[in-house]
Amino acid sequence: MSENVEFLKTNALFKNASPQFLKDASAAISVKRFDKNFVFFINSDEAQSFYFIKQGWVKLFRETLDGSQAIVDICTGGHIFGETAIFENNQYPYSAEAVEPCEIATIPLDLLKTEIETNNKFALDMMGSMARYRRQQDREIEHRALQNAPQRIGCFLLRLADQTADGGVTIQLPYDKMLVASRLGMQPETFSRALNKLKEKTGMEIKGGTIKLDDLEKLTDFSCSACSSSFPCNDLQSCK
Amino acid sequence: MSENVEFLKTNALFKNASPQFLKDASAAISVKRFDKNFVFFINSDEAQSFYFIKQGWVKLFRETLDGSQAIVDICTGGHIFGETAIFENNQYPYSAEAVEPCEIATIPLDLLKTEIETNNKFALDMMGSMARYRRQQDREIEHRALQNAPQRIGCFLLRLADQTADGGVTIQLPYDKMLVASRLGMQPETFSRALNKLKEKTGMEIKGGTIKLDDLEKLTDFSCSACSSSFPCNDLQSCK
DNA sequence: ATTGCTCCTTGACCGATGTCAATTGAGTGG
DNA sequence: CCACTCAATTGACATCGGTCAAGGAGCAAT
Repeated sequence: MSENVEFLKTNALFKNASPQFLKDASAAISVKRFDKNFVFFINSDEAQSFYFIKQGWVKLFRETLDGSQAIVDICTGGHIFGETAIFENNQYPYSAEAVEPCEIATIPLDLLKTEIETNNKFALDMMGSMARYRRQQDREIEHRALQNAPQRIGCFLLRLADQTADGGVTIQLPYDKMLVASRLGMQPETFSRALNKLKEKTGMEIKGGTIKLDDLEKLTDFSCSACSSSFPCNDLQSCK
Repeated sequence: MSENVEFLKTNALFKNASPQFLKDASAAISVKRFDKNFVFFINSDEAQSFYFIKQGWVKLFRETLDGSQAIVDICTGGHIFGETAIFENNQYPYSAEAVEPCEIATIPLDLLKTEIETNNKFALDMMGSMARYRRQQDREIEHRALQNAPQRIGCFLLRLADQTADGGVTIQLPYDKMLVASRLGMQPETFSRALNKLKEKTGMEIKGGTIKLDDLEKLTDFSCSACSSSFPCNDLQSCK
């Protein structure tokens, strides 16, 4: 039995994957649906597989001794997670949990490891992917140091906004406000208040998870002054 | 004329460097002393070279439109910087400045690029290095979200502490307190006050940049409770 | 010793965010 | 339709960290 693995190509990382890798993956891959709150693995688990998201959202996080949770990333369709265990003595460096029902492909890490070791083009792509992630993390640190809560939310929204429309823009939050809050490193209460402040400043309309704004520039003026990249930011990727 | 490039081997990244790379590097490398405050390059400069630190400290940072500065990293002997430009369309993703007199080797980026593309072992080491950096960044984000100022300082000190001694420990700050503060994402005033609080809590003795502590455990108890890794942290690297 | 410099510390104050508690609102299952 | 649950909001308050301003400490040059 073998699965069609064409969907892997939706992630640029796999554009130079070798026929052998695709063949092996096709034989070894398992594609399944998972319920909300399903835990794929927890921090420091022994790693056998990495995961490719076909559908849905997955949160990556770590927990401290005293019970708090830090979000590492929140990923969706086309992204992979758990692959970094290759470089971490085969232990996952974070925990992973479905935040809504999702469809996930499970792939043996060994295949990825072999591909990296034998296919130089693939290795280069992998490095590119890691570099992109690094840029993202660097900016994340910068934002948390220099932007206040409303600005961070503004920046987050800008990444979601469809820039094609130069008139009004409609932004749809991809998941719970609670989750957006922790993604941005703030409490839900702070998020709620900060979003209100942002509304005052930019005249946006908020209804549930849907946000309408007629002048995108008001938002960039407000958020991007405390950032070292100028809008439009050239790296809109999440996860890898 | 050719330089001895053996010193590169002090960075694990170069342990599998090809003879050809070392030979080319030897011919193309330039080793020089730079004064404090020398600027190697600024964010988004066109990149020709990467840099290897033989001696001294270098800060990597980015600046926002409104003039604030975010420290990306602070590196010292054995570390390289500027190499990520390879993956950033040949533009440096941050600025770099000497924070004290240093001795730096300048090496053409092309050599590194060629080596990555042709020497698979080297590529793997490079990925390992990038992964290590990623882990560090992830934890940095976590710390800024979950630890308060005194805890962050404590964690920083623990990384500097020589664990061999199980009796008293002496820790020497590697550079100015002002710089430590910005490295930890806080104001100098906050740093000063937070260090005092840490002193109260753990009974450490502070004289200038030298800190003495007879019981390391007091420090770990205080700092590591708000962290997801347990002491001793397994990744004490800065930069790469 | 004096001057001037920079780093560092301290105090007073304020704004931003976290915390705790109460309330509202939306969605679900009976 | 009602009860239940959980997300989201709001208010009151505490805490933390940032800001501004004023010393003090260390150090180099004179």
